[in-house]
Amino acid sequence: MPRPTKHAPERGDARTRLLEAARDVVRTKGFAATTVDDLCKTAGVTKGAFFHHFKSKDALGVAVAEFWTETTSALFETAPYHTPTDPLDRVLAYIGFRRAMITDDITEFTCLVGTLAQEVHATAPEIRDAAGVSIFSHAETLEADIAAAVDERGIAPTVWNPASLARHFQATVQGAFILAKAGNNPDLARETLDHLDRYVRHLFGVQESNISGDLQ
Amino acid sequence: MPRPTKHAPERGDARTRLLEAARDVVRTKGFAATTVDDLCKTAGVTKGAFFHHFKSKDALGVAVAEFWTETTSALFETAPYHTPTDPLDRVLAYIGFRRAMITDDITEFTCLVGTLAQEVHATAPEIRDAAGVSIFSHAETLEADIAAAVDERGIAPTVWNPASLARHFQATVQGAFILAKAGNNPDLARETLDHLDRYVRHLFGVQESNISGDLQ
DNA sequence: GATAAGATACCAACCGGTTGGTATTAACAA
DNA sequence: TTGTTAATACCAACCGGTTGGTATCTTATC
Repeated sequence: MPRPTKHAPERGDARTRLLEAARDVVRTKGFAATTVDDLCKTAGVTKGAFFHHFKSKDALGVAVAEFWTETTSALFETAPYHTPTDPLDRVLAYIGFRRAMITDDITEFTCLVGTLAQEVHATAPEIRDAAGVSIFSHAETLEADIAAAVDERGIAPTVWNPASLARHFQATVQGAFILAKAGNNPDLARETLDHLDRYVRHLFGVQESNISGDLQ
Repeated sequence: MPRPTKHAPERGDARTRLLEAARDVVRTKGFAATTVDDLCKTAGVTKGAFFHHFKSKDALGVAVAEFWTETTSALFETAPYHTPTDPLDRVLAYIGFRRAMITDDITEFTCLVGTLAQEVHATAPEIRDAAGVSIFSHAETLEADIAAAVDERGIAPTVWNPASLARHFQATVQGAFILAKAGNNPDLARETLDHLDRYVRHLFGVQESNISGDLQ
């Protein structure tokens, strides 16, 4: 076990602490309104540490988007929605999982990279692209289950395809977050996920059901 | 006819010019990254004029959200999607209208108040609420057509209702914008509106169709 | 002792906002 | 018609605090 120093925040974790601070503060205030001093104060480090690990504020923006990609992909990989043997059940369980993640605290369940993409799409292409990778690589993890469900159910989608539907999932989730923020009410996010659930059941020709009982 | 002064920007329109500047610049850079000087330069007025018309930058934020509400409601009121006599056709034509508004320039077709709501939801409640009014009052204009379509088609929605579906429309549109920004590609927005079209046709039990031909 | 990690002190530019003033217009009285 | 008053609209210069970023130094680790 590494011998801790006398200082409360241990040496070597300043970068991670700054990324966690950025994740939380940016989701609350947005990227532009978040100052470097904000992040240093939240992380409990000084400016010298910040610019030692990130060459600029924009570089931190890219890094925190990549950090988000790593942490969320780990979260979704180990999430229980993968357990059903029926691929369509996994797809529906994904929606249930996203729905179950919605809590009372809006900043807690909303998406960092969605916020980033919207804010910097025209001014910081590197941050925007890092956010784009996060969203679209996550969408790709859904494609396999959707494609398997298409195969297993023997349906033949014409105008849509698994990749398109996976992206539509992400759009719906992002839109759900915006309505929750605009109305300051998480129920608005749940409501739109219920419509998504209904749409998917239609595409695969299964009965509607009250989804609030079988989350995950 | 009022005699124009010697100055190029005529007297009395500074407020409108500032609101138009805010609409354009905020959609590009976001609210926090937009400086008062930015707006003054774009509008061709001085800071004195700015603070004569708006008591603070936040007050401008509220005013530009209200300005957006006024201009967009005027746009949608006179839009051609109201012409079909069948209410469901009007609902589908609304989606087609939204789809037809998507151009190559992302900042041009995306939604100011969606951007505002996401950025300031936790830090500027007054701006957030003004953005919320804009989104939800627009959703309400859809409710009548959706309800009329429900009546006319004799369907009996149980878990969803016209108000909920109208909000889902807005969530889907907002989500479409975020994906277009994240992927820097307007096609991503069109794609998700096609899924919405398909969902609505399902809810009302009508055949799918290639919607790209009958926009508006 | 070399290198990475972090602290301290500092800076020039920029930010939202204020100040004190001027130009224009409308209302009204003489 | 002219003069007065008041209110609105706008301008140029300025202010103090904040911003992202840097230079320099100290400390820990291999």
